[in-house]
This record gives sequence, structure tokens and C-alpha cells, in this order.
Amino acid sequence: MLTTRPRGTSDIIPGEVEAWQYLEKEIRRICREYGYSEIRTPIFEHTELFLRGVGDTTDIVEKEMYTFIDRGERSITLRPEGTASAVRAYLEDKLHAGPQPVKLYYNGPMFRYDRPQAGRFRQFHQFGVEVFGSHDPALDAEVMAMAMDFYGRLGLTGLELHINSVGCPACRPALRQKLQDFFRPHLSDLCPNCQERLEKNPLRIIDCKEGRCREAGAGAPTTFDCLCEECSSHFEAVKKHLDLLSLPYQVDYCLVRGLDYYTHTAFEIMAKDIGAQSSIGGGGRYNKLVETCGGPPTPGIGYALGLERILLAMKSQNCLIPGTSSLDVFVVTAGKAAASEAFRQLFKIRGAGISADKDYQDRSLKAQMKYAGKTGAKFVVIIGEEELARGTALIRDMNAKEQVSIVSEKVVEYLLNNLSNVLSNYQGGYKYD
RNA sequence: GUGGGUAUAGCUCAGUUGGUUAGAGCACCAGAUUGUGGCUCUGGGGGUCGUGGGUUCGAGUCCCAUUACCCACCCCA
Repeated sequence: MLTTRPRGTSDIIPGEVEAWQYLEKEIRRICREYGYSEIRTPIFEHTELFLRGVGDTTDIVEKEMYTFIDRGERSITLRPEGTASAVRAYLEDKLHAGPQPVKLYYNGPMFRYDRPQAGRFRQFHQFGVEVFGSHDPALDAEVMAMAMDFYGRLGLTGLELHINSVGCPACRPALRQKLQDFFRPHLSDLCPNCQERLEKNPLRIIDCKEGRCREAGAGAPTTFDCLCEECSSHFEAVKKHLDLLSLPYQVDYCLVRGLDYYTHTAFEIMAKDIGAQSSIGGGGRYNKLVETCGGPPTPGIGYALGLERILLAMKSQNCLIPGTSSLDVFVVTAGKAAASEAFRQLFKIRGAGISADKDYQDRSLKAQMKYAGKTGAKFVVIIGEEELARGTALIRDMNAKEQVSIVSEKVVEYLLNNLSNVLSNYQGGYKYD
């Protein structure tokens, strides 16, 4: 083999792609129901969009971006997440000029230079939504409920919704100060990462998973201690709306997500059965991001779900996942003269919306039958010398192991009649429930 | 970026203290009185033992390096 796929990427091959198509179909369905429209943005952007949008002290920007200089000497980055592009498009395509809020969704590949492991890849796929133009805490709850609804539709259970408020520009400076005052005497007890975070981004220390940082952080101030009046009441309203929907959640005052743009609400959804990378989705409010990107003051909120991790969880929980789709009809021939007639018949069958195929390996009739069985074809149409002479075709029902002789002109009609229930299930996707 | 594990046929894996032509199951292909699938039986094709060095009379087996994959740290989806 000349070469292999780059590290941390994967091929989605027949037998697996059906699961992806199913997810894509469910994404389109739920987004339509919740009033979201799809947006497709470039897979690469100017690097500065992510520097400003995601935040230049984040791990994503500091060490995980695929950045390169293109032939026009521009610094280009393969998108590591979807929100920055959505904000850019919201401004550039003047969506802020229309009726608000603007509810968008995207679904596509993201790129981060991480060490691959279970549930973590360098090219991975996110489905996400973004809403621009509303401060309403009910929307925060809607967005979380939608994410949980999506998991539920796929059959996933036992997921945990963790929520927090990470404050706003009014109250965060006080929290930063309190945290720095608290941790500065214990600086040497912190992991090297957090020692740097103390000045750059002290909030992240309380969310650090290192044992020594957890110990050092015992009794440390949390977001809860410093929320301003507005943040606090917003958070209470969000919780109230989650309660209205009877949506279970856990408040986690140490939840600080790794993207700097969050204000107010932050949340994360965890799956326990997919390995160490248990975060299966997350999001939050970003009321300053549009401004940061050069737009008018505009509130926003969104989330992103990792499709690979969703599939991992679905496999782990034995959810129904569509497999390979099978053929409706296989055309078998015997003899050269019959092959021409069979080839024409094959196209007539396909023209009627029936999936059909034939042998292209010059196989014997017996081998063609064997192969037809493997394709899962429901019917086999046999055209040999005898049928050719009589102007008929044999149609064999593979499950019933019975076959009938049909006049050539009636073959399509016969198949349509006998496949009708199969075809109605097939239209537009796969049978999954 | 750090650590641990793995690498033999298309797939899952055997391969004894280094010793002749490297095996099995599954898969694939072909047959079982020549026009009929799944089961059974018989046969067949297919492997630079990840790659590059080294030790040795001799390396799939031991040593070093390298790459990839898996898992964990970290981070996040």
C-alpha cells in the first residue's frame, strides 16, 4: 500500500455509513421541528477568526489547531469547532438584518491535533446549533432540552446533564481575583498547566482534573460565590425552565468549559459508557462573542454534539443502528443471447425505482445465485435461453424459495406489486423503529 | 506533549528455550453428473511475519530505532 489515512482520521465504509446517514436524517428532522435552519460554512477559515473567537489562551488554539500558510501567504486554519464560523457568517451574510432570533444548525467535520484515543480523533464530526439575538433564559433551557431530546430519539439513556453559570463581564473579574488570591499561596501545589492558568485563565483551575489541583482547590471560591445579580437571576430562570420540562440536571459549580467565549450558562452532557472521553456534547451562552468578532452587541447560545461519541454510546447501549441496505432485485442470466435481454430488463427495473443489480464477474448461474443470496436480494429475475425463446422471465422469491414464470413485459409490474411494502419502507431512508 | 500495550493471510488469532517448505478458523474462488442461493463435503488462491538496522551458522521468535494502531494522562466532541 502506498500510504495510509492520516493519523486520527477514519474512513466511513459501507455498513457503517448507514448509521451516519441515519444520524444525519435525525438531525435534519429534529432541527426542522425546533425551528432551526442549516448553515454550511467553509471547513477552513482565516486563523484569526479562531484566535479571537475561541480565545487564544485555550488549549484548542494554543496546541490543537491545524494551521498552515496558503499559497497567497494567508494563515489558514482547519476549523476546530463550529461556533466561530457561525458567528462570522451571521455577520458577513447579514443575518442580523433579518428577524431575530436566528436559529442555525450545522453538521460536519472538525479538526484538532490531539493524540487519538477512544472517542477522540483528529478529524471528528459535530452537529451543533447556534441561536443569535435572544437573551431569554427559556432559550437556554430549550437548547439543552433539544440536545437531550436528540439523544433520547436515538435510544440513548443514562446521560447526565451538568450545568453551571460562568458569569459575565460584570462579575467575572471579581471571581478571577478571588481565585487568584485563593490559589496564589498554593501555586506550587498546582499542576504545571494550572500554574500558568493562574494569571491567564484562573477559572479553568477549578475545572482541572488533576488530583493535586482538586486537593488544592478544596474550599476554593466557585462561580456560585461571585455571580452578579443579573447572572444569578438568569441562572435561576434557566433552572426553572428545565424544571418546567422535568428535565433532570446536575448543577456543577466547577464546570468551566475550555472555550473562552462562554458567559452565563455553560453545560455539558456526559455518557458513562464510552471510555475516558465521556463528554458527548456541550455548549453554553456567549453574549459577547458577536461583539468580539466585530459585530453589534448580540447575545448568543449554542451547543455541539460529537457524532463519533454518539455512535460509541449507541453501540455500547445496543441501540438500534441501521446496517447495510440490501438489494431488492438481482438479475441472473444464462447464455450470451439472454445476457443482452437481461441487461435491458435490469434498467427497466431500476427505472421503476427498484434497486437492482447483476453479475459483472462472468459467474456461472449457480455462482450468480449464490452471490444474489449474499446481496440480500428479495427477488431474483432469471433470464436464460429458454426464457428468451419464450419471451418470459423467471422470478424467484428468495425467502419463500418459490419462483414463477412471467411475461417479459410484466416483470416490472410484478416486482412493484410484490415489493410495495418493502419500497414504502425504503423511501427516504431506513427502517429503524 | 507524556506514559503503557500491540503489530504474523482480506478478518480474528496460533506459532513451544531462536532451528527445515510459517499454521488454524472465518472470508473469498471453484467443484460435488454440466439451468438455481443459504447447510454439508472436497479442492484452490493468497503472507516482503509493520518498516529499517543489529546479534547469530541460523531471527516471526532476542536487541535497538522508527512508524502505525489501541488505551490512559491531558484536553474536549
